[in-house]
Amino acid sequence: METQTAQIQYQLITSTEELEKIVPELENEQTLGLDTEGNKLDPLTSKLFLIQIATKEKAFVINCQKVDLTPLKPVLEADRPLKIAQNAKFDYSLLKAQAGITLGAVFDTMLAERVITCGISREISLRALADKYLGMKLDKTIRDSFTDPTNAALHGKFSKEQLDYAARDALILHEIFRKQFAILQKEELVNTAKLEFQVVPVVGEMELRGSLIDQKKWRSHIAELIEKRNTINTEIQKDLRHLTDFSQVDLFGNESDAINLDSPLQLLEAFKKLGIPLPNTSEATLSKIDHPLAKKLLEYRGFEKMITSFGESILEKIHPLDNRLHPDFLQLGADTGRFACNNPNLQQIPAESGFRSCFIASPGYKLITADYSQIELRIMAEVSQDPAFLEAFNKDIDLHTLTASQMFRIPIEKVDKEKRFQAKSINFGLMYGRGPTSLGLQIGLSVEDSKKLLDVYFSTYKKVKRWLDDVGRDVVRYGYARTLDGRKRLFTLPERTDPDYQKLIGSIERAGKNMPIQGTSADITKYALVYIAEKLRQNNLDAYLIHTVHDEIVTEAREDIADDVAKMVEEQMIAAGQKLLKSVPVKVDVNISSVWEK
DNA sequence: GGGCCGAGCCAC
DNA sequence: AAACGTGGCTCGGCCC
Repeated sequence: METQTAQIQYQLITSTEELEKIVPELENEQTLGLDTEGNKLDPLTSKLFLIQIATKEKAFVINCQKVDLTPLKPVLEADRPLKIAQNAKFDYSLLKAQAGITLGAVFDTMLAERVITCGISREISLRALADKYLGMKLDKTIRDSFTDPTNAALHGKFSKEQLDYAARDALILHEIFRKQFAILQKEELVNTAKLEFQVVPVVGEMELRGSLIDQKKWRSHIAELIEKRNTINTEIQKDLRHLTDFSQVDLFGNESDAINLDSPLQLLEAFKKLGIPLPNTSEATLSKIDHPLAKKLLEYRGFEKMITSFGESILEKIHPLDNRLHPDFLQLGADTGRFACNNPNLQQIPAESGFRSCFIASPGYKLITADYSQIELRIMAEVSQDPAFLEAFNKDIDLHTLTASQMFRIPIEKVDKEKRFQAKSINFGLMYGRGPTSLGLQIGLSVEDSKKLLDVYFSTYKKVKRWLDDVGRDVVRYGYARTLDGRKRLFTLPERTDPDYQKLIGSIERAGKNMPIQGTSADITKYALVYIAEKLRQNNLDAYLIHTVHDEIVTEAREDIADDVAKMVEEQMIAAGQKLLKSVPVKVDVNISSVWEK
């Protein structure tokens, strides 16, 4: 450990001439370790301090404030050599925003580790990888010195510790890559890793472009909701006043709320005083009891959620530089392979109620919102090869109506809303491993009747049942499940002696059955993002991917080419779907508008 | 005052 | 009350 710094071989590059001299050497390599240092996490405003490039033998630390980076551009942008980086999205964005370099061909050690250990570990920091693969204990404390505003690095001056640290992070990547790649091959995960690496620049671009939001419209929508929430709050407080011995009055003589409606504890207390003891204040509990307070409370909560989660807090994230939102897309956020998103999470913006229409196209542009039609059920048809499912999609018959008709043995024309709803509930519930209890609850049947209905369903769709049973059995036997593209999710199987054994197994079976469905959908969306980005680049189109929500992709395109881009997006999404789905057609719904809407 | 966790609820 | 999969955000409440 103490000899760590002594072993670091690197050359500091402080002039363009020096840089020009080393470029041919870099171009001859198969792989390069790559890292960058800046003073902020935000690529739009961070300074680019250093680019560290390592061959297997030595590192070059380039002082970006003293060097013209032009000679370096080709080697970083080319398909070869392969650039190994930890969290390559960060380097991609920083290089793009601050140096105009479009990083090409990456192997991301962080994503590789996510792919390898998906489901059983989230230890993907460089520190963790160095420990795991090299038995090396990294000291990352020096990193903080780069973000220190008094740092001399702002003037192009770096301490030996800073340079050692920077060089080391690039040097160790080769050995981590070598070991990870061997695992990826052995586990047949090269395919998945490659897809993830191709998604990196797409996500980088998506974040850099960001989304435009109509602040005035957003605020007026929130104001309406606040008004409604306050009205209900006042009502509830009035209803409950008799429960408290005194009303609380603050220094200014204002009455404060007698109870905090956001506190489950206080609510339980209030219900108790009303003679209604409750186990909890969940939506399920409150919706069952017939009391005006419960009703009003649920209404209050709806507004409260909208206001706190989607109100001013989202506007606070607007970037001052371009007035746009630049969320953090986590391309491997979920263990199924799905994206997650934060700061802010644009994947949970309420679908209705006037929120989404506040997301607008830039002046002179249009938003193209494209989403896969029933992609998860199509995947279910593909993996199960159930003839009835396949037929529905191949003949373009409404699946839920067909299901109802077959289950209840009535002609398609005789299927009413209720029966279609019941069939739809089962179709969707299957993918989540839903049981008769919760199913019955949703469609208004007793547990027994709901059980019977499931029996009828499975006797009609025998291959669906067989597929679900097979996956459930295999995930518990082997400890993993895969998507159609080979993506793997591992499960930690409980000990037989575990008191919760059955419960845990049940949960793993459900998650295991869901993985091939949800995960294949994620694979497809990722291929689509890659395909679309490639077309945009090839044709140098004035159009940009800005958002994705699991089975949906939003593109911002200049008005005069929006129709063509929309057509291309649809084609590429379908192509991505048909890459994995061979027995069912893939359908995509596309909408062109000045706002985000389906 | 920050970290952590559960409850509750938004998305697909 | 309850066996419906994947996430993130906000809050209250508890801890140090």
